[in-house]
Amino acid sequence: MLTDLQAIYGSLFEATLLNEINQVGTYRQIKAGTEVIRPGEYIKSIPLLISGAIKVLREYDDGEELLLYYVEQGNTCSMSMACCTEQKRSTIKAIAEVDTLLIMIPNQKLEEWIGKYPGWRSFIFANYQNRMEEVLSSLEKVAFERLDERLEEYLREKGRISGENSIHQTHKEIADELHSSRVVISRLLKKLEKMGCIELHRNHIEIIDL
Amino acid sequence: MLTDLQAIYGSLFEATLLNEINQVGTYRQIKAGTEVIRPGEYIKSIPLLISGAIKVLREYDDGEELLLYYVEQGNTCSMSMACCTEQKRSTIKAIAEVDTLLIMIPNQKLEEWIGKYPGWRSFIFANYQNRMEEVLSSLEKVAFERLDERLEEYLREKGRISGENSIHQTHKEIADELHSSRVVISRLLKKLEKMGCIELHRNHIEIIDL
DNA sequence: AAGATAATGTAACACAGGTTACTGAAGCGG
DNA sequence: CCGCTTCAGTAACCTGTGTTACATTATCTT
Repeated sequence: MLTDLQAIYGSLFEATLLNEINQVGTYRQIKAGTEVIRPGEYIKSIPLLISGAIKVLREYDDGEELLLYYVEQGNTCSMSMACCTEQKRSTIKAIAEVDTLLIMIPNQKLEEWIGKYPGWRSFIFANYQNRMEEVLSSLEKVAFERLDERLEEYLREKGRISGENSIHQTHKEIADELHSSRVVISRLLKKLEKMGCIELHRNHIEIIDL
Repeated sequence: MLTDLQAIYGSLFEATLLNEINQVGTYRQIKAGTEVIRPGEYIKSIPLLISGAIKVLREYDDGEELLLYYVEQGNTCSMSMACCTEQKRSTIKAIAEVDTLLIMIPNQKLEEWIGKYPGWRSFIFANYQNRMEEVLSSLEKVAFERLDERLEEYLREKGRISGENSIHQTHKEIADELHSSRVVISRLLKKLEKMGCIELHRNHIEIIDL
């Protein structure tokens, strides 16, 4: 475990910090599809990703949702951090997109290390910055791009993160994450299929040339 | 000046920090409409707002723009912070919405104080969190709300920030910030006027009952 | 294998909002 | 005062996307 940690965070963190993480952190192996954070929960620790990916989305009263960003290897979830430091309830939902290995760092260490380790400090800040950029980029996509473009990007991103050319999602699930409706997504997917970019099957989509 | 500082930041910051701020910070008085940050610039200091308000928006190659959030009294601009700590070029434009008084804090102090003053640390984190929430809220508005609702909120917000019931903007300017077109905004404003919510004049809009 | 259920395909329609084009009105400079 | 520029009003039209409704197909149950 420590070797994994070193491989990914070795260049960012001080050696003593790596040791501390290894001691106080809790390793967790998470199966694809598992909910990691539910909206309304208090968060008492933040995750450092070793491998895999976690998708972060917002959910609304009416069952609507919207995909915000993915947290991948070498990153942590800024929304969790924010909730941690502010002692607030989570406003987001986090789900493992693929099988994921991570280390949970308890709340008080997060704060303690900021004063203690410059490497940790930079990491935390850089992460905030990255998340902000990603949310801004989501904002731009929703504001400027048409649904067919967003759908294409969505498919590419899913493919990249899962590391395969096959996307195991129903049209309804895609529609929800893009905040659209099933019929519309089916329509656009069909168009992509006719253009030879993808192949449609029940419960999965093959990426041919996107 | 120190009294202003104390009034606004006294409850957040340590007394010694307040003194340091007063010594190393540069006070700047900014006229409404002045550009504070231009996209592409390097940022070497962050602003602490004493009074007034600064609007932060993104600009794109094609001249398009999108309003992100306002920074008001007792806050700082997270995008600046992010740019500071990462030594990156600014990706945003910041314009004084009204006459504004602020203190610029140089880059290296920002970092130094994070290790030194817990009050500063909390402030910086809380600010990040707030900005993130605001960008998320913008995202939700763009994704879920119709333009007429967004326009109403825009007018209310402008009124609140300027402290008057009169908004001195052309329909074109409003359209740009909401990322829409002049004709559409004129149409919707007319609708609001007919409903008795506002009064339209050349170059300004009176809020009657919003 | 029959029936149930969930996923997908497709057509017809509704509507918000963007576009184009033209008009008139307000304000400014000479 | 005249002409120019900017701002605002309005109509006609187009397109992307959401909605409703129904048909079809794949998969699972029993």
